[in-house]
Amino acid sequence: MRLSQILISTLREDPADAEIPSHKLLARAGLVVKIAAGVYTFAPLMWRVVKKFAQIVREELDREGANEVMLPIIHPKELWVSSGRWDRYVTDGIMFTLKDRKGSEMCLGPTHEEVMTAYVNAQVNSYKQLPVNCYQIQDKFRDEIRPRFGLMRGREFIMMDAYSFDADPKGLDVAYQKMHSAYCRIFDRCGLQYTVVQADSGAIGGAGSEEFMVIADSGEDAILHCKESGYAANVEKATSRLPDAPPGGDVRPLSKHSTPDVRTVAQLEAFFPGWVAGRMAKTLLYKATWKDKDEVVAVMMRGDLEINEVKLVNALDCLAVRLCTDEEIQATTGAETGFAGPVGLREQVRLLADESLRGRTNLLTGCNQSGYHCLDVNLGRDCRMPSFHDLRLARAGEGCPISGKPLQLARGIEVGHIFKLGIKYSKAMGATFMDQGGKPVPFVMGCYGIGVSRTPAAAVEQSFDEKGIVWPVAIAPFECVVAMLDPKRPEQQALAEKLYAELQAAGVDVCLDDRALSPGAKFKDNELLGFPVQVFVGRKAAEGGVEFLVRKGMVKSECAAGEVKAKVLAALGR
RNA sequence: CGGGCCGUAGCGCAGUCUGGUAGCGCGAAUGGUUUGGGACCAUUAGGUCGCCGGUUCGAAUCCGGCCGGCCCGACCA
Repeated sequence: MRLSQILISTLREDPADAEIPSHKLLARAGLVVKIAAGVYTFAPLMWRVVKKFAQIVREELDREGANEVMLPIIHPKELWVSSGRWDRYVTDGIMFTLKDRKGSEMCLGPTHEEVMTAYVNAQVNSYKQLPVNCYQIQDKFRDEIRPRFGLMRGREFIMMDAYSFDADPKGLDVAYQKMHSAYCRIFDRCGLQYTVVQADSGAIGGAGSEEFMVIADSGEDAILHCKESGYAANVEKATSRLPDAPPGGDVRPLSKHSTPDVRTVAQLEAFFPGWVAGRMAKTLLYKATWKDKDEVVAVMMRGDLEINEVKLVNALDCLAVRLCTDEEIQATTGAETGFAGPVGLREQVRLLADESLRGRTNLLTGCNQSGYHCLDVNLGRDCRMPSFHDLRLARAGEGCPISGKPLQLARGIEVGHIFKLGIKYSKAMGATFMDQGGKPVPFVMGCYGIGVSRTPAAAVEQSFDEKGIVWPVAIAPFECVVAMLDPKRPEQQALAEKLYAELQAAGVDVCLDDRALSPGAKFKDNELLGFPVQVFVGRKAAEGGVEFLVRKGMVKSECAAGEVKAKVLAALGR
């Protein structure tokens, strides 16, 4: 390919609306162009990147026996009603919906469990046809609350989504493991530095769930990990060894104390010398939302620890939680914010507590009376016994659950997610096959996603310098560029053409920069665009000399034209 | 949806406080000179200052409403 024939428009300045490096660089290189918030055009060179990545995904999935299909973008409402997700997605506003000329409601697919399940259900009738794994690479549409960071969180984006169908959970385990290895090969081939972390399976449900995270400062997810044991988990899911707290000692009688204007754990520590946070139990009130109701619940946590709201949602099996407002707290407890507690809490209010409080004696808590706290509270004696759950937010520095070594915090970009769905969708949608006994049984499903437009952005986030993008070889728009610095000089043109042809013949994905730009502009442009290997044919062309640049690390050298092929192949690792 | 900020030429911005002929840099076009780090000179094109309404002799500028965008938060198969 000749760059003179490709639409390339680089910018000298960063676009005003870009924040993180990958967004700035992709926009400045003219690789992506925004058309609306979270909606982008992919320029020719960027489309080559996406296609290369998609091809890697295909090759590795096909190797595991998955089938590529193409599903519709437009889905009928009925399909989503059948899985029970229409109302939720519409209420959350995440789904783009539309009506056809007859007034029938449709949506633009935000994900494809329904369509794929319906498809496979129609085709597969017998256990003899299982297992099946189908995937597609296609645009997805989500009306994100806040699109941001360019391709990282768009409203239209490209995703690979795969769905496995098995006869039983054992089959699912096999399918899941195959996808796990395929994913590792995919991200390895792209040269990405990534971590596989345990993840919350969230609203989609199911047993196991792991996320593939590209480590980057701009990542939207927080990860806790331990080098020693290899433990790694999304903070939403992570656990740690419970930090020590002083024992409460033998059970003592309850006492109530005036604590005017003392509302927080820190203030209580100052007010009651000797009562450290670890001996307190704070009580937070949450408004929890279920499909059919809202309810205020009280959640107790040891004073020195924090609540993980994702775990709380899971414990309550609700759709969402949020902290109560001051008014709601007043209405529920009869006291101002800062004095809620288990003692004297109305019977109707459900009471949960973190495992860290199990068996603890002589706690300091609120008692639902403004200006008062209680000392030596004992759960079950002075108040109801709460139901205990793991509700604690694991924090960096706390002990790894496996090795006990301090957990490290990192930020990650989620580029892949694999789930064991089980029979959640197949059961809801009545998607079944005949088992050996001739009885209809729901498919045991897994679902697997890779952010196909997000991953290249994540690659840039992990690989750039002050000059621009440094593409990994596997997904670079071209592996190599041969640039003639002055196309008007016949000897430069001839030599560049010769090298270009030679590299093409050697199987290198090479382009020829024959654009009518000044040498300086050409250097800058190619550095910004980030081709891994760059060959410049300039003033030494007459003597058969060229310059050679390995973009990663900006390693420059000169060599004779005859050595170019060998040097390029070596730089590309062949 | 809450908090903060921004919409002026293709891009980046000044001008808005204090109302009075719409500017700068980059980019684009034409001609010429150039060709090793985003070249130089000359000429040119390009804007109903986001939209609607109000105040005023007069509005990019003041007031009100709406739309769009960015950041923080909540949210996120």
